[in-house]
Amino acid sequence: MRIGELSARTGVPARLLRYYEEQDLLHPERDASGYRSYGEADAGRVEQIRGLLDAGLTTEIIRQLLPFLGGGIHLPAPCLTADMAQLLELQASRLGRRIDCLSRNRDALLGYLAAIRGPLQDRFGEQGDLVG
Amino acid sequence: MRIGELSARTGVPARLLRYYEEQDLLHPERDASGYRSYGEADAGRVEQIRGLLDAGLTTEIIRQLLPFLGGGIHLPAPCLTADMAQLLELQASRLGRRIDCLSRNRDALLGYLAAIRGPLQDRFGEQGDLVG
DNA sequence: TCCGACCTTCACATCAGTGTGAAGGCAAAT
DNA sequence: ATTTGCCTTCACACTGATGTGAAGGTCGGA
Repeated sequence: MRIGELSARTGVPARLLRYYEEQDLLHPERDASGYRSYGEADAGRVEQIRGLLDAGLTTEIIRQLLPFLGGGIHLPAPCLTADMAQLLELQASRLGRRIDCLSRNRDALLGYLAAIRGPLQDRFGEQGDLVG
Repeated sequence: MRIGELSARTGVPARLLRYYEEQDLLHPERDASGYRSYGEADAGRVEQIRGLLDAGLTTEIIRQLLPFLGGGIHLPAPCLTADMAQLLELQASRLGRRIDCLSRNRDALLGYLAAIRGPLQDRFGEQGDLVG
């Protein structure tokens, strides 16, 4: 498919699809007239990229990680240096910290909402210390 | 404490502590000579801000959420409009999506690492050669 | 009293992710 | 053959988070 269709299917502006290509996150073919030609798998790939960008990762990190995220048919497996493995571990632990931080804060939010919405009325004077 | 000490204790550049104040995330007192004066609780607050920023939230969202995240002595509880509750719910669900996305990708990373490292545990981390 | 370490504000710079528009090529339909 | 619509590259600009430096105030110690 061409860039317009991929844009429509993913909701991501064509401008950004070109940007992701420039950043080496996407590698569409080109047809005879120079138009970008994307495969079906690219739709999922774009979703994945968006998710990671939204989660605060940079395009550079995403580029490094993408081949190992199972989003497609990549990784012939044994093309991994020790350095690369170390980087993957590092990034995995960073993701872990991010997840923990977000989880704590989401739980605090949900806890707060539950507290004010569940036993609504009566008990207002007592403020329990919620999650830190 | 003054800005230098808070910076040293949190590892966050003083420049950013000023920026967070400008963004209404911190509200230090001022001493007689105009120096910022932070309380003990601000250290934790800064950590929380950093975590959320790293996780891709903007200072604006953090500002809105911070009073409800239990990071301190805030929220007298019943000062919540319906609009505010809706916003908190929205943000909680966004956090949920972020968490899911990050979890999926971290699991993929860890799965990959386990797959290539499990079967051949013996030689690990010597030179920059291929592993697997 | 001077120095050095810390603080202040102001302001410009950088980087990533985007928005947006210009100027033009290609292709199908009118 | 011109319109219409999608595509191309180029390029300038904005925002949010951050780096950095200038010019100067405060303060404790030699």
